[in-house]
Amino acid sequence: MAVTIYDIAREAKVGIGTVSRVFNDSPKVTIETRERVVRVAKRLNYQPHAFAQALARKRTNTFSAIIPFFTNYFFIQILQGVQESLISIGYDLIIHGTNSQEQLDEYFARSMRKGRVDGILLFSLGLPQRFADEFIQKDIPLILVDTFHPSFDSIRVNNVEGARTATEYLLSLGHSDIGMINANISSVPAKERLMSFKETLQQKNLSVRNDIVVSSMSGKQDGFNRDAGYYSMKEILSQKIKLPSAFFVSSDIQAIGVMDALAEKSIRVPEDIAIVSFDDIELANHFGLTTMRQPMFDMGIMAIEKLIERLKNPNVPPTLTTILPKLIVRKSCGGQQLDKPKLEHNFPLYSSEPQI
Amino acid sequence: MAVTIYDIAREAKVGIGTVSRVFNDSPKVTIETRERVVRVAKRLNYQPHAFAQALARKRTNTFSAIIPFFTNYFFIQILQGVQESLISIGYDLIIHGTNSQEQLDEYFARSMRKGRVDGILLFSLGLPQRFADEFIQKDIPLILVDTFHPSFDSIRVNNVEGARTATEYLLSLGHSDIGMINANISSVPAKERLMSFKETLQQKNLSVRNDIVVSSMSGKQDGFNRDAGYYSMKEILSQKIKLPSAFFVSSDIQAIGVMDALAEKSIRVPEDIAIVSFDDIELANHFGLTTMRQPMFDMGIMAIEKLIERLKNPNVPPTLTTILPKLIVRKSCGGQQLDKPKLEHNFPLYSSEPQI
DNA sequence: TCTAACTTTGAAAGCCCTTCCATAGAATTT
DNA sequence: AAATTCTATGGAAGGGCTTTCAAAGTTAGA
Repeated sequence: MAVTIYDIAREAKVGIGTVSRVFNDSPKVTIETRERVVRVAKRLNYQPHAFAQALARKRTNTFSAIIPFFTNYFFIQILQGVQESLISIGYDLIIHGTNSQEQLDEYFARSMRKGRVDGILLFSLGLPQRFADEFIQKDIPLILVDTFHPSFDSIRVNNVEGARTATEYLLSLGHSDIGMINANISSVPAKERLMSFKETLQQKNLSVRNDIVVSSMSGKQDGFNRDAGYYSMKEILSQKIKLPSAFFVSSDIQAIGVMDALAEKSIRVPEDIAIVSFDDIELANHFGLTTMRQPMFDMGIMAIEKLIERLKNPNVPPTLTTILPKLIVRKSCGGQQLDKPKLEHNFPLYSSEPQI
Repeated sequence: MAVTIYDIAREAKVGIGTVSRVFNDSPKVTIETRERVVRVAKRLNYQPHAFAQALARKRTNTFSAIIPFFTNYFFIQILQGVQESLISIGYDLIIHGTNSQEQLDEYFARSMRKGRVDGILLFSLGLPQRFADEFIQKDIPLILVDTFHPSFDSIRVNNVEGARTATEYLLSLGHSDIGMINANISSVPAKERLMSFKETLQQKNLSVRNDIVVSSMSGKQDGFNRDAGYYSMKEILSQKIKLPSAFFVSSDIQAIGVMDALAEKSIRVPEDIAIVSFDDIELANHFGLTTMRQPMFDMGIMAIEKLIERLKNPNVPPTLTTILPKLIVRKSCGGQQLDKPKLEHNFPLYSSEPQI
């Protein structure tokens, strides 16, 4: 059987309380006792039992993250930030990648189980009200990343500003006939980006051509993937309509699909068609995509900061942190290509303030 | 305070043992008692405390996976398989993505903490003997994926056969001057692929030109990434040497970098240079890469199967499962492009047998 | 009808910690 | 030297569950 504090107490001729105090760095232990205990513990190769600690402390040192897995790259990069913060504070992360609604329900249920995790990160997925109620009632800290609910802390990208910036950049290059390849509008970011795109055009008194503004329809996934972009573009190309001179695409990975479809018809980017997309995943650089950068790594760090903060102060009102995406100019619009330092993690403007 | 089995026992006028039995589907409860307990539990919105259960059952229902995060795509796809199996058996997965040796040590220590997890998956990382000893001594099930140690179950790809198949395919297309862009040879797969590549050439009495066989040198990472491929190729291009007619590249993601470097010099693939790589990540299809497919999703499924098996039978000798990678012909060698059904998960040949 | 053999049940013990409380002993004050 | 305060310590209680054990109740057999 495994060695417990009782074994150590016996061997070191002290009480179990003292052993526990030694391992919890309590100041109330003399240096001799402490050393004796430590020596015995080392000899017996003692390690505290994680779950017994969790039970006694009422704290698990574990968070969970609920993520739509299929939209890989964006989340992976956020998770890097999350991991980086967690390792330093000694927390573990349970990852729940969902591919369907049933899985989502299952994962919510698991994370809400009493004593399973100390807090939850929810990525990009809408939070159904019944779950929101349960989280509030059970008093489990929940941080929303790239999604929103008035009762919880959230970290969001300003999609409206981002889409406007992207669209205005295309306008500034002289394009006036602009299409959009969007993800599934059941997703909140997709809806916002589309809305803002249209609004920006209308403000300039440009009409929105519905034949070149398409949202992905594929039922199950959210449309933020390469194939959604590829097939949306193929769809447009198959109709014999006049192509616009530029497209705003709702994510980099879709833009890659779009470019593949264009390449099949020997349509060149940026010579024939300019493209701006969204995210700035690692591949965007390789593809020379001009895109709206979301600071994924930093969003991961911030999410954990917020969670820790919430753990300490459960009763402050929920906060909303908005991140302003930043235009990264590369060659997919033919604009000048700026120098891009490698591996930069500089923050964009952002503000964190209580909601009203 | 949260509701416990004591509350339910009191309300339902039964003992705590009975409540526990109801939730553990013990047959020794009359239908009336069972229903009464269930009704009360529902009314009080009872949920069992995960850690208390774990403590009493001596089972956590949690696994951990230790992964080199920086080589994204390959692992993400394995993890999809892992997740898929886990959800059905009610296990959670703690993911430990390592970026450095210190992190690795820390994660090993955490996973080995008594009672933290029921089993561990180690991906692609060498297992230092001191940790191996500790795993054995502590008797924690450990499954190695894409790596090897004689004392543990492992699931491996046959890199030697894979590299031979790739090389022979190039030879069969008439190439006789072939280079290799390899990852860091501190990684086992890289070492094996290189060795087999050289051997295959030598068996055909072809000489190995050391000026066009390069392994990534970047210290920290393992070289299975886009930049490693890109810079290795740039390095070759910067020397004024005769380019070969084909390259074997040790991973798809490196091949993408290689192609970028070639494109900068207007060298066409496959017209000027043919490329075969390794992995068949999702992007390989988009890039038309001819590559050696490793069935990542299935490897994830198999890893969990093995772990469950090991949990049931701790004392059977360690097994070694070898997977034969499969040549997927696309256009990067100019060979005919086969039809590729979408989303196929068909198994390659593989054999699972006790080691000697 | 009485005994034997089951079945169902309540409650204690155990899982391994943390924390609180009481006590013994040391240190300080008067 | 006596009284007071402090400090270090042992050990019980508690965290919420599972499991074992013994007792109570039920059914069947003779």
